[in-house]
Amino acid sequence: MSDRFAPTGRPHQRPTASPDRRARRRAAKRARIVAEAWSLARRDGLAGISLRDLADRVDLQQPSLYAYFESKLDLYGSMFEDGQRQLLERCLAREPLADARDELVAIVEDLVRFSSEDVVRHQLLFQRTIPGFEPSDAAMEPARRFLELMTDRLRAAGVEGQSEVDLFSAIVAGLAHQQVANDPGGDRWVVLARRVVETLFTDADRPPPNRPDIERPTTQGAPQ
Amino acid sequence: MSDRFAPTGRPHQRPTASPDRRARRRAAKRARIVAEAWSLARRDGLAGISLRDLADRVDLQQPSLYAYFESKLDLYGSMFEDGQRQLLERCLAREPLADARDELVAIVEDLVRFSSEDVVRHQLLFQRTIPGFEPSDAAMEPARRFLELMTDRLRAAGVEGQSEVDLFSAIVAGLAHQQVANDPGGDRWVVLARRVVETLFTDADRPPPNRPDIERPTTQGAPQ
DNA sequence: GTCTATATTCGGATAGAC
DNA sequence: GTCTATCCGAATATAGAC
Repeated sequence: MSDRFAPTGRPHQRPTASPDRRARRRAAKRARIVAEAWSLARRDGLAGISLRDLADRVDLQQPSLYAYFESKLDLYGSMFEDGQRQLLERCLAREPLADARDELVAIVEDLVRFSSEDVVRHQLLFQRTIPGFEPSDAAMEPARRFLELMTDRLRAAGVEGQSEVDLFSAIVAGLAHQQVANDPGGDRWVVLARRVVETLFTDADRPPPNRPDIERPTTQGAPQ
Repeated sequence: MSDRFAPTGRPHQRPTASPDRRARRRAAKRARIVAEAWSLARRDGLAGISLRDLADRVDLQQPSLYAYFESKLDLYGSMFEDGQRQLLERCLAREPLADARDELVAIVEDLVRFSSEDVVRHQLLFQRTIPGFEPSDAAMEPARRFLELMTDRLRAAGVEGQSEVDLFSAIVAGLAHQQVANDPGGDRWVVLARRVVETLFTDADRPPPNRPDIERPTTQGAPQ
């Protein structure tokens, strides 16, 4: 028997942590769990996350995760909200550009880059691959705010009407998807994204911007 | 004891099935298994296919499936090839249109419709959802042929160069993806697909086709 | 080729003490 | 909130008889 547990004079009773301090610790741990879940998802696939592995990474036993999440689907819900918030914050962090069209291009670039950085994040946010997973209303909140932001920028650039907005979303989603599939981490599709915005979704009367680094589409004998 | 097994005069020995007859029966069973696998995937999700359930549906015991497929990933491989072949055959079945642009539009419509008809098929063919699954070279063969066909049609319509072809693929994929997500089975995005082809990927000198049912894009105050 | 029986592993989730 | 212990079910895959 060692004396490691011998009485020391200091009583057992820790100074009771204030309720909000406890809440902050809890929130921090939740955040850490979600972050490790992303990391695991990148390794094993989104559906391949194991709660045992996850618990290991955050120094918990597997059942203890249930103190933070009601179920595995609930964990996906938190990851979804986290991912949507990352996207929203990235767009808000940038200094908005004065010119409406430039700003629209910038936001599309943000989105395409965002998607290409992390394939599984893209999958959870924009593809429905987890059977039974449906984001809760709360988890959808940052997604709604992003959509709102996008709609505003489109309107400012002269794109209005549901049909136009839908078409725009579809094309941007396609670019993001291709970027993810073909050139993750690359810049190639970002350039194409800009071209699409400039050709298809801006006022035809407006003179084309003078950007020598971007080819104008010709549809005839395009180089390379 | 019934007399169901009483000797009948006809000897046990069945006329030995010819080797190719046996091969045909085997191929037919494989096809049936794949078909039921699609059906199960639609119900439970692509990753949710259970070999037990699948075996039930084709009147086999679960281990017997291993007489037809080496593993579950191998089954996904067969499904992938099957799906790609369906797409290819649909495009080849149609009478090709004389006008190159019309033909290009038609093939895009084929693809978007194809994707929207079956979400999980779209997922297996065009999204990478199953961890560890990579289509074999053999399974990729119909996919290669489809790409070839598409490249031909694009060239005929005056779209050339890797950059143009990539952009086209991205946009079509985006349309397909949106159709799947927002309006499965509907025709809405097929219409938009046509519009994209006509705006972005055809010779600007060519007069626009006279199709009163399709709005020309205005980017200003589009209705609805 | 099909079966029965079983190996093996792993999954998510719960009970209850502390 | 965290632990230990455990439940229960399901999964893919293999062995070996017929």
